[in-house]
Amino acid sequence: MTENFPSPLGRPLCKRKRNLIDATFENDNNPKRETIAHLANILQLSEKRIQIEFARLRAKNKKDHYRKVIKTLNTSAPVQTEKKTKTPSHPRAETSTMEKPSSSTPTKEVVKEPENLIGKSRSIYTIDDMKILTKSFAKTQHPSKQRIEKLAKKLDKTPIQVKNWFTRQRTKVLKQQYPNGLTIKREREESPERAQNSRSLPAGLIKQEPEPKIIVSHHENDEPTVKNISEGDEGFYLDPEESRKLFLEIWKTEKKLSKEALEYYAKRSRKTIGAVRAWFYNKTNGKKICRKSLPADFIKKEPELEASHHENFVQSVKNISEKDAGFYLDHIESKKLFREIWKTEKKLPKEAIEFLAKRSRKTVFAVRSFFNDETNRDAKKTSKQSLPAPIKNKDHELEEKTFEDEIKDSVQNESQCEESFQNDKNAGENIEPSWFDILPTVNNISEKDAGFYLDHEESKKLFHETWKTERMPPKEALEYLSKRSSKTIGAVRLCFNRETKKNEDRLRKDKEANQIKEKLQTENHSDKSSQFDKEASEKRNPKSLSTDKNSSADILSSEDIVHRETEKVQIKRAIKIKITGENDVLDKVEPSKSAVVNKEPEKVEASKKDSAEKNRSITESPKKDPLKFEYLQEKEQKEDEEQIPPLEKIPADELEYENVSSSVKTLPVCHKYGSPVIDKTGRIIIHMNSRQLVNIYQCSHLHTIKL
DNA sequence: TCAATGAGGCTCAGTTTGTG
DNA sequence: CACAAACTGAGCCTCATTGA
Repeated sequence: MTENFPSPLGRPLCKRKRNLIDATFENDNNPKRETIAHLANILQLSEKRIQIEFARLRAKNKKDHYRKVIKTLNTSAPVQTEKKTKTPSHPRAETSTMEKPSSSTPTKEVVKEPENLIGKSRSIYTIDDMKILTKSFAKTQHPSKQRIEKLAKKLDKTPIQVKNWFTRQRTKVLKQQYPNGLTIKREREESPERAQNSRSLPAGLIKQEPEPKIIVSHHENDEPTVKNISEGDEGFYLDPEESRKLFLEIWKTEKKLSKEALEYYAKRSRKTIGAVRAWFYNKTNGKKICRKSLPADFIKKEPELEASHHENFVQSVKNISEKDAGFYLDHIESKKLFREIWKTEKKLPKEAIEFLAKRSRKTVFAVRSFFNDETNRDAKKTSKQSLPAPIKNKDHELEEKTFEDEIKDSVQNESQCEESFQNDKNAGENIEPSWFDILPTVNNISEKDAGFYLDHEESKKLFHETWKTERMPPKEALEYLSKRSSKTIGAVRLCFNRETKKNEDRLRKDKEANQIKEKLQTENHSDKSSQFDKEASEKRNPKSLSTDKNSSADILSSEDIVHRETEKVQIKRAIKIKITGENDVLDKVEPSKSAVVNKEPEKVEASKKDSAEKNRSITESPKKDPLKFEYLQEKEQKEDEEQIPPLEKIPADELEYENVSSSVKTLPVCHKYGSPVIDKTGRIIIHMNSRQLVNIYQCSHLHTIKL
């Protein structure tokens, strides 16, 4: 039958050709090119075909070898021998061998394989087997891999055999249903379960949206519990199948993940971030069909599509026939048209999508994904959620939920609500009431609410508001804030610490400024007061020489400080810079004077000159005013406390420069004008020539130096 | 973000061989 | 001879990855 024409790939060779090839293979299983060419010439086959035949035979040999190995290992298996030619693992390949004259291939003693080995000849299905298979077939015509394996194990057959049985069974059923030869493709369209279970669809088929009621969720038993899984836990790393399931669950609620979430899931699934992103992208937008796989009948859609008269279908599209000029649109035109349609119809019926796919020469998936995208984008615009959580945040507009899923979700939601309520209740019992009192705006927001997750700015505001009443919230509160802001607890704590430090700085500066002002008032009621006012205000805002005393200046300056502080590596404690004259005996330095860092040089000089006078007036004044006396006493006490103890010189290179702001490192004073010294209280003191004070003064940020 | 690509897997159609 | 079983190539799809 096949002897009269050259065999195409996939078709068996005739006996004569097969015999010749087999005989050649017996002598040399990997012949040279010349031999192949010679054979091709004799047999009137292509060289490629000959090569393939040899490759097949080699593979078969290998397979036989493995069988023998298995056989020797499987000593318990019943070994039956029979006089027969090679066992046909591939019937076509064995055609000639089976029937060829004994002269070309010597007959061999072939061992009959144990039942469960591959390549056995013709397995028989018992009635019991058939019962099991039929029952399974009734459940699903397209069993999953797991189910096939399970059945194979149960029936003591190979998974391939079971798979083949299902294939045949499907064919049989279809033939019974459509004796007149209706194409199988039509039938498969009506098999939603296949759409669920199978990874592929035949050519020319349009994938249907899953029917809500039929789908059997295979996620029933594997609830993703990402929430509490840490990297150290067992189960943190998932295999591909688990990862896919998890992704699918997440995708149901979140079509696009944040960077952090992507990183997290990439880690869990041991995949790259790009792979996870691509997975979500493809899942959302519908997989683009490879060019390779562009179905042949994709273009030649049935003309009946034109007859689609869905009432929602946009009028302008409806009456355009395929034969009209302008029926087929280019990319831009298609996009425009899609957008126009989308304005009136967010989700198109199947017919409309098909029609648009035709007009735009795109796939149905592409059109559908365009509409989904557009809708998602629109939803995002209106949504307040600025930083959505990847896992827990529910999107209530899910369209493809099955009835079962919906029930499951609702049950889950209820239990989650219950749980969170309980948690809140417990938290409320354990946490100081002051903390909950300070969250009047936050308190009632649940994780499920839109707006639960805050972006950076919103978080900052919330932190600030919270900080006003609570300098360092309890752990639970920190956790809550970290959740809302999608930051780490450490980050939240740092924010609060910073805020506190910032405040301390501000208070200290205010205090110092007030002291100066007070001094001025007590000592001189003369014209000098205005000068001190100026000084005080300058101290509060050294950068600005303006006399603006309002709070906005304060805020501005503190903002700057905070900004600069971010440059610093590790802030340990604040220090004061004392400026003394070159060769001054440090012990004699007047603390109140030296504490003023950014005093203008002239003023420093002036204050030095007037120091004696000032001291005199201070000691005199208490007698006149008891309140003032008390204040001055306190002040003196404080100053005594602040007396600089004997200094210990530390070479500049031994200073922990890593802990000092970069601006300090580059300061000339540190290196050029003498080594900085640290007193026992940790203050850094820099000796310098008063002339250099001008230079220092220009470095107005000095007062923010911290270790 | 998106197009392109390759690997791998599944189904179907078509074929031969084995069996009763 | 009819049917069952085994097998292959083609077509198609999913997935992961890369690079613009």
